[in-house]
Amino acid sequence: MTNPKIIKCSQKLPREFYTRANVVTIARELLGKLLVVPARDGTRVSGMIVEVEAYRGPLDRAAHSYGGRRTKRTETMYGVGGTTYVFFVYGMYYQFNVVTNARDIPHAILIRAVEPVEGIALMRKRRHRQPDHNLTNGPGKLCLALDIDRRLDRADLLGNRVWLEEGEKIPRSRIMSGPRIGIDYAEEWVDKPWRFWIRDNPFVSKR
DNA sequence: TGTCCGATTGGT
DNA sequence: CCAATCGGACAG
Repeated sequence: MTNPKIIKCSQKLPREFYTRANVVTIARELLGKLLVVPARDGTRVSGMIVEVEAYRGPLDRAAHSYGGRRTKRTETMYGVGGTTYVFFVYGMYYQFNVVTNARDIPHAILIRAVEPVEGIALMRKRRHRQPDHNLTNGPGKLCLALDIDRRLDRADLLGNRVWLEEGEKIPRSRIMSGPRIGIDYAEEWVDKPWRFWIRDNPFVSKR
């Protein structure tokens, strides 16, 4: 389960990684990165990102920020790249997003699945002893396993509550893409291939 | 204030 | 295939 190829004592990804303009490119590059959310006692709990979706702000009908919509909930999407957008859906689940681009340009990347790397025993406890392959293979599930909720909305990814590290290099040949999930309302944007995942990785969400 | 529905999940 | 479950968005 533990991935030996993950580089330990890695540095946080720099602000410049997140503030670039092309959210689709950044989304693809997030595959293989390590998402770290320390537990209350400071223990490292982390997972390698294996599936993401890019949301392209005002132009993208699937995005909460479509048409420049700016409300109490979506306000954090307008923050500077390298911050978080965490929202609540279906009355029971949270969804974790990485905000990209400059302040006031509401681009975001939904983290759909990670592969458990550190703190797996704690993840099992938080997920009520589900089998390991079911711990973090979906956007709502990974928030439960990593203890992500509204407290982590608007967090700075260069701070100490949640951050990303370099992780593992994924060869281009192992990266797959396809339409995003659960956005049937998005009209002509439904077919945009802005979902990316690592081929054959067992922690990619079911479909 | 009232209604509609969701960037999901787990069980039938 | 469908229910769970509740806050956000928007109409009135």
